[in-house]
Amino acid sequence: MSKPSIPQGTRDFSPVVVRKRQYILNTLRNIFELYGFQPLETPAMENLVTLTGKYGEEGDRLIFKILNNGLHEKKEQDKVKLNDEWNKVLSKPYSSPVVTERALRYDLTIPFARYVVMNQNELAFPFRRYQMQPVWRADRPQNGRYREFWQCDADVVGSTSLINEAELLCIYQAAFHQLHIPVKIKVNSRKLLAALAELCGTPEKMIDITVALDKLDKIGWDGVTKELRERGIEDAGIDQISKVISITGDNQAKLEQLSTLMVNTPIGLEGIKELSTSLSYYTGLSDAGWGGSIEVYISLARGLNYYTGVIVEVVCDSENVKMGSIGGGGRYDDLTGLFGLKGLSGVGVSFGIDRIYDVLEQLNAFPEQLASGAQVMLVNFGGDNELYAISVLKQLRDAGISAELYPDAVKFDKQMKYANKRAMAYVILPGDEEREKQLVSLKNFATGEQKMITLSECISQLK
RNA sequence: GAGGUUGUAGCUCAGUUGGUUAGAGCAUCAGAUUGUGGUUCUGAGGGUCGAGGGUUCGAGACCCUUCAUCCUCCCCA
Repeated sequence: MSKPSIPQGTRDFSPVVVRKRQYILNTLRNIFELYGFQPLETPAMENLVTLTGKYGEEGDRLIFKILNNGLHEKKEQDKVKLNDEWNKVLSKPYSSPVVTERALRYDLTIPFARYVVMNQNELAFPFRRYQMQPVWRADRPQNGRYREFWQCDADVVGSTSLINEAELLCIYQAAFHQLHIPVKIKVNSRKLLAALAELCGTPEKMIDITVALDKLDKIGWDGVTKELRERGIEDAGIDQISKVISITGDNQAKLEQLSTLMVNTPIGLEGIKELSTSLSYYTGLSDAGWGGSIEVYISLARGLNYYTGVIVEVVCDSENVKMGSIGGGGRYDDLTGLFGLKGLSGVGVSFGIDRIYDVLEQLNAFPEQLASGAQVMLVNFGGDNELYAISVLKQLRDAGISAELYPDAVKFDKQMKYANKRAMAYVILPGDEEREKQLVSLKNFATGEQKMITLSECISQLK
C-alpha cells in the first residue's frame, strides 16, 4: 500500500482552515502591535544543549532530536564510535553530540530567553515581544494534542512593574472581546500558593500542593483531598487548604479575607498586595465595553513550575462550549538565569490557537466572508474571447478585485460547476456577444441574477 | 511509560455461524445538455480487504506476529 500519509500528530490545514487561523492570528497580531509588542521569530531548530534540562525529565524525552547528517563520509574509526553511541541511544533515552546536536524547538519561551541573553547588549529593556510559530513535541498524540502545533506568546522581560501584569490582562480582554469569545480570566499568585504551603506547615511541599490543587475543577475536592494525602500532606494542612479555597465574594472581599488568614505569612501578604495592585492598574487601563470577568481564583495553580508571581488562566465562559483553558501565563523571575544572565524578571501570556479555533467553531463565531476565496471567476470561451477575457481580468485586478480566469476553454457546464464548488460570489461571461459590444455579463452566483453591463459599471458594483 | 479501539474503493462505511466474480453512499469521469452552476436521470472507471505467516477443501472474516491509526491514563498546550 503506497497511499501517501503524513506523520503521526501532524495536520494539513486546508484553504478554508488556513483563512480561519489567519483571522485569529491577525486579530492577535494587531492587538500585540497596539500594545507596543515587537514581533520575533526564532529558528525551528535549536542546539540540543539549549533545550535539554529546561523542561524537566519528562520534557527532555519529548524533545524531537535531529540526527546529524554527513556522518557516513567519515573515517572508519568514526563509524565505530557512531555505532557505539547508537547502541546507547537505542537502549534508553540518551543523547550524544556524536549522533544529534540539534533539536526542534519545544516551546517559544526558552528560545526567547536564549535570544534575550544573546542580544542583551542591543535590546532596549524592558523588551516586549510577541511570537507566533509552530513547536514540536514527541508526545503521544490524542484528542486535541499534536506533535506539531502553534504557540502564540507575548512577554515582557526586564521589568518588575505590575503595570505589565495589568497590560497583559488587558490584552487578553481585548483579544477575546474582538474574537467574540466570552471568557473568564482567573488570576492567582504563586506567592499565595507558597503561603498556603507554609500554612500547612510544609513549605517544601508547595509543588505537590500546587499540582493537586490544579485538578480541583476536574476531580473535585474529594479527589484533591485524596491526592494531597497521597502526596504526604497532613489532615491539619488539608483543613487549612480547605479553609482558603472556600473563600467567596468579589475579588476585593476575597483578598481581604485572605489577608486575615495569611496575616502571619509575609510572602502571602506580598502576593495579596501584588494581586490587588495589578487589578487596580487593570481597572485604569481596561475598557468598560469589554465583556467577561477577571476573578481571583485561589485554586488556580498551572503546571509549569517556573512561575514565581502572578499567574493567570483564561477559560471560555459559555454554556455551549466545553473546553479547557484557552490561554495562560504568569510572572517568572530569572528565566534568563538559565543562560547566565541574572536578575531579569519577565511576565508573559500565551494563547492556545488550536483551542481558540475550536471554540470559535463551536460558537459559530468566525466572520462570514472568510469562507470564500476569489471574488469573481471569468468563464473561458476560447478563441478571440480568451484574449478579451484576459484584458477584462487585468482591468479587474488593477481595480483591486480578486479575480481568476478559468484557464481552459472546456465545457461551459464544467466551468460553472468549478465556480460553484469554489464558492465564487460572481461569474463573468466574456463571450462573443459581450466582446463585440465591449460589455461583460455579470452573474451573481448567490441569486442567479445576470445582466450585461459595461466593465466600469461591473467594477463599481464589485467594489 | 500503562491500557484500549479501528485498519475493506479517493472519502465515510456495510459485508450474517468461514462458502461463487467483495458491496453501498458520496466523490471522480462520460452522456442526457456545444451559453448557464446547486436538483435530476443513465452509464463507466476505481480494491494484493494494512503487511507477513498459520489453521482450512475454502479466509475480508478465525489464530499468531508486525505495522499503522485513533482514544484514555500519566503529563501537558
